[in-house]
Amino acid sequence: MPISPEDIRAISKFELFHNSNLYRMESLFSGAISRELKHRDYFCRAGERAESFGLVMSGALKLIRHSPKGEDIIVHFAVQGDLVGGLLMNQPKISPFPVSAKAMGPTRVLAIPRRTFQDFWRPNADLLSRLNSILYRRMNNIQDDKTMFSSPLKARIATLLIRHLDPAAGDELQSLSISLTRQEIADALGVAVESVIRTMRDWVEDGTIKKSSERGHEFVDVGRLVKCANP
Amino acid sequence: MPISPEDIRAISKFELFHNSNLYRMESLFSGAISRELKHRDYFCRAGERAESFGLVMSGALKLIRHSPKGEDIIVHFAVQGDLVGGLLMNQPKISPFPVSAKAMGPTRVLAIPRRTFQDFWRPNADLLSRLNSILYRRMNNIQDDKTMFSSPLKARIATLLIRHLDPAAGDELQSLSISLTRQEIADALGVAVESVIRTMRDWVEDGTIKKSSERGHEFVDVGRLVKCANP
DNA sequence: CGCTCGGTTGATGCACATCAAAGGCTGTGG
DNA sequence: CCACAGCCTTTGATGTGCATCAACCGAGCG
Repeated sequence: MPISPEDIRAISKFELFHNSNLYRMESLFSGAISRELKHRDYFCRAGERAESFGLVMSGALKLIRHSPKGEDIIVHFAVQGDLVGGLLMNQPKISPFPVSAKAMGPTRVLAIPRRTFQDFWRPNADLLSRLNSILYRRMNNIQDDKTMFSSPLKARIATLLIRHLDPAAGDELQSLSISLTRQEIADALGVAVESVIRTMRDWVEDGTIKKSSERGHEFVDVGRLVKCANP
Repeated sequence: MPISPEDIRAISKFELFHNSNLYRMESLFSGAISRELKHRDYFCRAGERAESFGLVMSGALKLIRHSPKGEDIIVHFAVQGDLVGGLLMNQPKISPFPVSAKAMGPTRVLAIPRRTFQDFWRPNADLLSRLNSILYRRMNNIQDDKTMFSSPLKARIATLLIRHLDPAAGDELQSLSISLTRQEIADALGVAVESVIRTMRDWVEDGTIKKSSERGHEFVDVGRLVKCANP
């Protein structure tokens, strides 16, 4: 299905398009279609030709890289307003997606044709500049990960959680903007699930993490996490 | 010292500026100064205000992130034609460099003022688009690193070496585009020097690596390395 | 000439992986 | 509605790759 005026309004709130002219925005989404994904559906799979890219309208996607020997690792969690494969569109030739994008819970994504990027996004310096900023932040995050590589697992899990705190909340006890399974945390850090479980079990015991009534949802004590992250 | 017409000619060969109009290029470097760095000199230090960014004219820089507890890890090797801190200029405010950039041997870098980026680079969609491409590649590399995180050290060193093969050479026995010390390899992978030494000692013994007469220089057998990288 | 830097080796220990086994929760299809 | 499969979680026992520590060498350099 094609995109609606409400979509446009929602999009104009995203950082990438904030304060953009609405009338010019229409063109940025020409040919776009809205895709409803169910939990564990794929938006795209690594290796497929990248004919279009995605803008996450709601929900979240995990971007997964597959290693030759069957290990999957998560390189990014794409949430509302995030692009998937946006950088790829800039490449001179149609190239394969380097990652698979898998829905975490019900998720809606706008699929925008490569052509539209070439025609309307690429010539738009303002847009590219914002794209750069976002990319820069992602790069920074992943470099942080690399820097923490040799820190103890405890610290690495803590930084991961801190990064995904819900900006809405305020106090010491906050919740995450996306709910992550232990498996996903393990995959994001490239470690074994069991190890993640063991560290987080300790946190539940000492009160750093409190289980919520709502299943799968947890609150974290940010102050304590920060101490774990920078020992 | 200001930049010369020869510089402009050299620059126009870099991927970032290939096929650009020479007359417009002048403006892209207004206010730029050429800096000669000696081995181990810093182009910039993490935490300094980023008033300018760099274009590597010759030699190489290593970009180093410092972890709180004194560990340094190398996030990127910037070689001829690479930008240092280019993305930073795009940010709305002057921000601190997230990395230190240290010369590996004699190196020449053009320092270009932030102002010039804002005035001439930022509005240039074509340039930003190329910037994106480069960034995309860097991102891909670092994601690869992350994917290989849990592979045995042997495989990780092998991929690092393969990535820095000199594109000039052809056959099985190739040399690297920048010569890396064991220490640098260790820092780039976030592992201990001793571990790097032990694996590479084996490679020297079994002939995968041959020492060159020129000190510090080595040739690698690409075929064998590839086997190590994908076991 | 002493200093720093890169390289090297061996001994020891630990953090995390791996393997095995089992229980809960969800969705699906007979 | 129940059975079954798939996924996530959990715990315990066992193994190992790499870090750490300590010591030493050679080369370049001010």
